[in-house]
Amino acid sequence: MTMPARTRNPRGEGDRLRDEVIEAAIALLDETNDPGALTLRGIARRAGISAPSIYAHFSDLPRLVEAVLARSFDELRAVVAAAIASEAEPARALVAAGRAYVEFGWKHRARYGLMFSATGYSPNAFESFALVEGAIRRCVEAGDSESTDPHLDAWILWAGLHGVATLDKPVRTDYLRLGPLDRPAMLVSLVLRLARIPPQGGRLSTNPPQAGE
Amino acid sequence: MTMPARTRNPRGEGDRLRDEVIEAAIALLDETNDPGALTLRGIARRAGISAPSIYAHFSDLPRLVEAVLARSFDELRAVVAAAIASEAEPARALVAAGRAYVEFGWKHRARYGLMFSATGYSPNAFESFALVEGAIRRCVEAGDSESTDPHLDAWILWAGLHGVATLDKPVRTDYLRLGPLDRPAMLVSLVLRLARIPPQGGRLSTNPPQAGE
DNA sequence: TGTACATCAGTGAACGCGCGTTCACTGATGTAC
DNA sequence: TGTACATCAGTGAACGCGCGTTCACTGATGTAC
Repeated sequence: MTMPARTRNPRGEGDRLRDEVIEAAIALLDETNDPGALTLRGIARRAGISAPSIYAHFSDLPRLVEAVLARSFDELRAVVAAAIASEAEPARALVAAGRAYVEFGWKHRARYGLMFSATGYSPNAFESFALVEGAIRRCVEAGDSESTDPHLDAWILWAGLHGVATLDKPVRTDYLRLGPLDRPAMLVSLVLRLARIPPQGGRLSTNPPQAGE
Repeated sequence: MTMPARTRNPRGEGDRLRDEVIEAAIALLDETNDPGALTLRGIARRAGISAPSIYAHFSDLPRLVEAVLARSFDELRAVVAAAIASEAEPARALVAAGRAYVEFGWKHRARYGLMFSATGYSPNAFESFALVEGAIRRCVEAGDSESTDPHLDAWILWAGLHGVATLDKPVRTDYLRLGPLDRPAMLVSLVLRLARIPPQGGRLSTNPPQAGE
């Protein structure tokens, strides 16, 4: 590092660096898609600071990773919440939530993987699950879903979404008769079936999801 | 290592060590459940040999890991095939396949995670998927499933199974109203819904899955 | 039957590397008098 | 207004470690004559 020493933060705003470090770690993960790239020295390089500077803000690497995951769960909750808010009709909102969820996983592969492979979940890990559960409940209230146990069904659906979200790689096409796997269509079917929203309601199947893949 | 030099393999059977190395790697993964534990030196230690000995059988670490994953996919295919063979009735066979699949994931957490996080899948990675697809087809033929596209539905189900399989950790119970999450029941619901096997058929719901958790 | 030798399944020491972490420091900036 | 000083946001060098990989070797064993 022959860098000419970064322009440092003014007095009293040293905490800015804390955010910069977390953002550097996230950028590193999202760009390399390699969880192994998440090293203290690598994060410091990416943030343009020296490695020891990190210790002013995080007592050690695991704490830094913890902060990265907490922020990531926040981000996930935010995109799911925005998707739900974007649709007035309950069943459409649920599908949008599912789509937002799995798209987060596809887009931030290594980060999403890390979020769910850590030994302990962040305190805010289940906020997006709670949003999905709420979306199912509104479907039941609107008569769109036949679920008799929205909480259990939210768990089942969440597991399914988690599966689709981690199905991130383009699967070898030669195995498929389908041409490239139509993941968006697959996702809609999965959400409707697991949330027990019968197709006869029909409101959703007439509007196919936007193309993907 | 003050080990008194391992009793070595007789002439012409040096390839035995190749298997021992793969088995040591698998044991290491399954016992630590830490993908980071899968190092060349660690595997050598576990196998009771010196690190350079590995190079007689694998040109480098990635090749060794490749061999471990190929063998793991074989194992997965075997347990799924055995589960299917254990049930005569198609719908029961499909549920058994799903159960065998996710139990493999729960039991061999780090290994299963590695199998699906590697940059390229093993050539035999989709053999267990093909078994699931076959099981769905037999359900359709027997009139148990309403699926009109067993191939696509196999993908959807496979994604769901993958999600449940990676839902390996005991989730924080305080969030649940259910007591410990009833994963086996959850699994049965997921399989039946995604494979489009209506509960009215009734043959399955009368025999609850064996207890778990 | 005896013996020289090639083969083969390994070993031990060493290398350079990137890692997390520690330590003593530096130098700009706001504050007290 | 000037100046001494404490504060604070960082830095650079160094540590010990485990890693993947290389290299020259060793010593038991089967084979050729």
